[in-house]
Amino acid sequence: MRNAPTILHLDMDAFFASAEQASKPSLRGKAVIVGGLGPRGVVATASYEARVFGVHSAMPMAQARRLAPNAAYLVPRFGFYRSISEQAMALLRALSPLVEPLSLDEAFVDLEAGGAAWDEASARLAGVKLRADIRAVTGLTGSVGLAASKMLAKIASEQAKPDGLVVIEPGTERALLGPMSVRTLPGVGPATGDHLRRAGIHTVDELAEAGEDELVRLLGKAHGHALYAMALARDERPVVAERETKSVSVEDTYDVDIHDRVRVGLEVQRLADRCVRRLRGAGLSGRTIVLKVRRYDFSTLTRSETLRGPTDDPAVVREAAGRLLESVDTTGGVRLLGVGVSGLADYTQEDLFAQAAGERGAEDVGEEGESEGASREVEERSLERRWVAGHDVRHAEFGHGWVQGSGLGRVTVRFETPDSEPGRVRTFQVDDPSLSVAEPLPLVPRRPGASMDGVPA
DNA sequence: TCTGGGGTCCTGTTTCGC
DNA sequence: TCTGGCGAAACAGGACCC
Repeated sequence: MRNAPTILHLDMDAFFASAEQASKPSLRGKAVIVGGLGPRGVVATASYEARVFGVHSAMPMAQARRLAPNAAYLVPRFGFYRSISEQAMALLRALSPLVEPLSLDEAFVDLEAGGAAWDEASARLAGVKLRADIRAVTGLTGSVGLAASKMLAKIASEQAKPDGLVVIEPGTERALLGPMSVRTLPGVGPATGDHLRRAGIHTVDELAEAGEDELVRLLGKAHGHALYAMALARDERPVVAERETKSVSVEDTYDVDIHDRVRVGLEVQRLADRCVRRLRGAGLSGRTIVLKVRRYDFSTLTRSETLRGPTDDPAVVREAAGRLLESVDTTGGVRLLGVGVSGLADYTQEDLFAQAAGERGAEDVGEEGESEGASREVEERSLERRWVAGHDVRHAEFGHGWVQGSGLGRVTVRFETPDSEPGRVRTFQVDDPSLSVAEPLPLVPRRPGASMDGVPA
């Protein structure tokens, strides 16, 4: 382990919810909950105001609504969050080429590798400046952890939240970690936590006292060794910039369980098509097709089949997924279906069967994006569905706003922008011609002369 | 209370080819 | 020809992460 806290972990605070609050002045200071709005949705992010009510991520939406009935509920806008994320990641890459994104709102940076820091003082300085830059460029706050390893940098940023910076000084790691819950360590979730608790191990100190052999006996080889090292604050994992994709998958949870076997089959075909579209979009093909089925009782099973060579042919993937479905008992109903492809090759090379199947008809998927099934869906979709709650719109007379809700032939819009005062609400007919869908506005007004990628000069 | 969607990694077992 | 052993790959399931 290095002897200076030059590994940085950035964690944007309540990212999705903060982005929505920055975009919609009327939501600032209020409980905002972002997640799936259907009957089986879960919370993706709750604003700090919403956390006061006990709402947290991964909680079922139904429960969140009971706890915080007056919160604003929004569906995630990943495209919008991605654009903000890219601004933040660009700031990180200005510090070092060794940036490892973990998700849209989190990343590790090896400051030493970039020459951005070499000791505690310079690391702290870089962290302070980064937080200021992120605020200036994205309009949002992020928390920074600095330590001599990834694990500790991440624990530090967790302690820094919200809107803070924490440095763990080399030499103090074990004393800091010792009294903490085993659940603090990465890789210890509910199952491992229970397992350890039943063995009388609650804290990191107790984990270290248990000894390596005991942990291996308890948790298996890989997990046992890894956890013992973590308990001693030993973590030599390097920051890795580019990691290649190992699988591509899509899945849907249905609002109500599907019982009709024919319908199950059709859904699997649709998912196979969607999966292939994503696969092709990434310029990949794969050998192993995986079908995932979650039944009415939440029991989950997977079935997989490996082809002789990689494919990105929708007909081949559909066929394989269909075959796999035949080996699954779906009586009782299914709540989720998924199709995935793994064993990826970064070149697209059809195997012979793929070509044969492709020539046998199988109208192609992709290219113009949505094919027949989807366009029928568009026709059937009521006009109200065009106005998705939370999404931006533009009105010829009143300007930029966002959909607060729609129904009964009407749509309610709040007219405000990231740099306006909280705006007022107006209601229109859903087919009002002066109303159109709009792109989200940048959270920070673009200064003339600012560089393209948003990095301040 | 009733549990998303997209991934990664690990483990135990079975299958396959030599 | 049959059998055994072995390692790699395939397969299924589960934990974990954001």
